[in-house]
Amino acid sequence: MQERSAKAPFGVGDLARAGQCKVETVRYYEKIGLMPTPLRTEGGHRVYHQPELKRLIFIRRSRDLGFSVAQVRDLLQFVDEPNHTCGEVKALTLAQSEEVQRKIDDLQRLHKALLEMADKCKGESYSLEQCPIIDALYDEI
Amino acid sequence: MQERSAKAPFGVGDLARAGQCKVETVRYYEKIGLMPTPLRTEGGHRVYHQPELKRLIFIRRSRDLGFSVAQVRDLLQFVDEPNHTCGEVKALTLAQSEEVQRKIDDLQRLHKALLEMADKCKGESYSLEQCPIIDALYDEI
DNA sequence: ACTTGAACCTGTAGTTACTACAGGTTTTAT
DNA sequence: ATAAAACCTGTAGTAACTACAGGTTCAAGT
Repeated sequence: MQERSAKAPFGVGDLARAGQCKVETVRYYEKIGLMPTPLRTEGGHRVYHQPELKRLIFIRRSRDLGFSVAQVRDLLQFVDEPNHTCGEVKALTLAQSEEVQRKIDDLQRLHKALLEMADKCKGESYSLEQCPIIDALYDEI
Repeated sequence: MQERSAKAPFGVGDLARAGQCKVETVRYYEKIGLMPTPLRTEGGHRVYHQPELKRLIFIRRSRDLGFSVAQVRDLLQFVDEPNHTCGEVKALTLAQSEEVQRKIDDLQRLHKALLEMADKCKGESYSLEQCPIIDALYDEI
């Protein structure tokens, strides 16, 4: 572990720890092209610096928030390629935000349905003969 | 297709259609033990009746509500075994609704962030040197 | 009765996004 | 110098299906 200098290079273990993922995940991201192929030590160990960590954190944050790897790839494209206009970036961002809103709507409907089911259930009966949740899922056809 | 009598037995295709899934999915559910091994015709075709359809619909509904197959297995246990309380079922449903709420919260934070980023961007510049969106995505760590 | 086409069968492989080894090498710390 | 930790590659496993391939059976029309 490097403590002294934040700028010192580090290995894949430290990168993974800082990026909140497994070492294997970093290598997987490298294989599918989300992370760059890093420099190596003479012995073949991967060596990373601050920019790669920033990139990994960005990937992880996006993934945690439900973006697919393909979508993360699109977002990273804007970081990687200089020949995009700000307008393109804005359009993609707005498209993403709409998709996120759709997901939110879906989940909210789901949440409502779950709560309504739970609400009907007193939860005390020792018999499942008339459990409203089971009924809702199983009998209401 | 059987139209005349709702009680007549039917094949896996009709079952899948009625359960809103693919034939392969039914066979998959059979393989992993969510659906029972059905009777067969002399030629080996699967034969189903009303109870199996109800079970499949139950499974599909639960899956649509975001329950994992493992959770559906737990729920089906409540259907299959008589010695469970309604409270158990309710607890599982509430746990699921909390998880859905957490996902909603995450996505709402993301949505806000995306809109804020898009808002800062005039979207006209042909240079990405100072695009506020890229800055927010990549540099604000 | 016969034919044809839809529906069915089994089994394997592909999908997404990782995760878990196995079996070996390098680095680091004592 | 040696031992442990970290690393390497490569393959296989996970969830929850989905998509074939290559063959058999069923049902309807003639």
